[in-house]
Amino acid sequence: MRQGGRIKLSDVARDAGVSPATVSRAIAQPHLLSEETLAKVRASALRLGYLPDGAARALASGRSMTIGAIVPTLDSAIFARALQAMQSTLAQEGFLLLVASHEGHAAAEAQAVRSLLGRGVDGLMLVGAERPPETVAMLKEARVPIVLTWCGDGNFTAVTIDNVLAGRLAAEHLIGLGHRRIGMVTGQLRFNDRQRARLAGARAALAEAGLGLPDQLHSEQAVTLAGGRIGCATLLELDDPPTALIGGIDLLAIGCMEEAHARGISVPFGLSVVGIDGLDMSAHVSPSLTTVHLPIGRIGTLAAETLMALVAGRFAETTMLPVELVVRRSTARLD
Amino acid sequence: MRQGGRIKLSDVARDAGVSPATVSRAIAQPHLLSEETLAKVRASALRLGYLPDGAARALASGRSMTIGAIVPTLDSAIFARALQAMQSTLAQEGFLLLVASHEGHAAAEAQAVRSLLGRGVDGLMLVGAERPPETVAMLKEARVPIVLTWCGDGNFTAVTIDNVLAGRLAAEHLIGLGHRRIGMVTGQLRFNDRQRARLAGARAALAEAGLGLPDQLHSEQAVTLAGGRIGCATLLELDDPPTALIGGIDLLAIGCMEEAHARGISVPFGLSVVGIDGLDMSAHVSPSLTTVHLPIGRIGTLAAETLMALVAGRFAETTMLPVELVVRRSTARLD
DNA sequence: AGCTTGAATGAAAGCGCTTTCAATAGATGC
DNA sequence: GCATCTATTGAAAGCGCTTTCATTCAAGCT
Repeated sequence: MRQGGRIKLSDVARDAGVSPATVSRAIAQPHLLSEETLAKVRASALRLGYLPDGAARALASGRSMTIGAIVPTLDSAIFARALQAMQSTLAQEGFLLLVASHEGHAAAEAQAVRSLLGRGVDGLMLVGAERPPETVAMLKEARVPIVLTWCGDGNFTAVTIDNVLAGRLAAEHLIGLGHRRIGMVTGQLRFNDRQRARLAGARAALAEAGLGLPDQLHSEQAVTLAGGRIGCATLLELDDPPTALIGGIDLLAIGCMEEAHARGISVPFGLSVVGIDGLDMSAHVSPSLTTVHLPIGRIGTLAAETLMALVAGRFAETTMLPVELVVRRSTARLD
Repeated sequence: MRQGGRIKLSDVARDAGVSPATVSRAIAQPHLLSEETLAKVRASALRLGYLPDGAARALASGRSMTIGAIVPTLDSAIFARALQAMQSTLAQEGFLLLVASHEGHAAAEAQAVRSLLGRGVDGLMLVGAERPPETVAMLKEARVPIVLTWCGDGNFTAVTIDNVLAGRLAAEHLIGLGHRRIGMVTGQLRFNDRQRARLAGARAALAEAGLGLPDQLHSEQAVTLAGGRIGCATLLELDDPPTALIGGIDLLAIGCMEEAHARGISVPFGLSVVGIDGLDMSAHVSPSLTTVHLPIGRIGTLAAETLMALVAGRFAETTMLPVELVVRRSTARLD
């Protein structure tokens, strides 16, 4: 029950003295019209303040010019940046972003997928490749392109980074500095393949160096500063505490530094800390955080571009973006 | 041109042996059906994997179950948090969030308004009350509820905070600590009534104390850490530098502290710094930042609730949320 | 001149759903 | 016992747009 009064396509058509079909073409395929007609239609549309009805266009054309994105949370510097990059890339082509978050719950993600698919998004971006088979099935049956980000798998096109390598780089940096007891604080491992991969990468590097990362040197925490503090405290209170810590994300690493600080332990001289992410903030904390920099904005931009290419029927393949260790002041050679 | 194969309402109807109208009711107004029919329809829908077409529903019913939000950028702890709160509140009632950002450009905002309204959002959230008259006109003509956030005006329902008071509280705190030369670093004032209001609040408080905030003690910068550093540097290099600084947002205040640190000036003993926002981060920087805490998550939640109430035809009025000074370690009495 | 071709436009059939409006059938009231 | 309700269901008319398919007309060829 649209309220009366809204100008519709047929009003413009009448005003311009052409058929509705012509007005429709003026909007979507202007090259099909003569300049004269086009000008006439545009003038009418402008004068009447015509705004096409998206629902009707979507229904008639099967395209909604809308891309869906489902992330764990918007309230995170990382996902916020990726979404901002996506949004602005999409906007250039007239697409809009429909967002949903699942806050770490697989069921909420499934619900979001259903919702977004039902809303007729033209493409869908998700984070990570791990999800229940029912959700995967739903995505596979979807008649729209799906793009995974951060982690991919064989099932869908993806824009990924090498999380295993990220973990490895962090660990190798510390090993190279002479550390022998290295701990790691990660976020929840469940329903988070990014964190698992980073842990696995660190483990592998440590194992190759003959060191290993026993379970007691790994602490799984909420991905907040407070989580980092708790994780750090847990590991520092071991009988034989680590001399260096890896944070599964920068936020955790920063929490670790804070806890060390609170305990009067110097970073980097009493404890080396390295993060993974490369948040802006990390360059600005004190001491500045050594971290494995991930091209977060690029993930968003590329995800958007990939999705738009796929929507347009063009080809697009899975991409893996490079990660890079950025050495700053939070790590030092073990004396 | 929907690809073939997707199950539609009429398929379910046929399968369940009822009319399409009945299936439609089973989805939207189940109380109108007998339990028996309802069960039959639900079983068919489930078995066939029926997913209603959002565009068609929107077109037929005039409701899209979608709320639009236009923020300056998603890539900001503040707006990200507000949007996350909105999103999760909306999701509880089955609404989805369509987001757009304007990155400080009024024209981009107008474009976003047009886009979102065209997409048939059921309601629209915007930040601040300042915008070109054409945009305001477009919003007033819109047949959907509009809710402003952070700052409001008489034209639309709003969920606001007292930005003037926030500026005032920051200034009064510093005045109370004996500071006499107080500077302020704000973000761009143009197309940002929040920053202007905070500056005005600080100015008023300073004026009342007989101090004033001359233009040279105000620096307008990009809202980034780097902006904060530059602003701080600018003010500290004055012949008669301030002994205390107010950051228009926490990020700027943190940038100020960093710059002071880099110059070997102690915060708070060589320079007091107070922010406005109450970011999580601010409690965790060193020294922890004294700031005027704003209930950002609450803004998002309330904006969502207000919008949903209005969409449902219920009454909702403009709200002003309280702000509160949180004293931490970045401010000290002037010796 | 007669025919083909291409460009520009219009007519009309939906896209998949919601929602009056009617119809039917028991149930209720006097 | 008959009119009046009330609860269920169905029929059918769109919602506002896109998109074949046809049509028209003028230009280009032989």
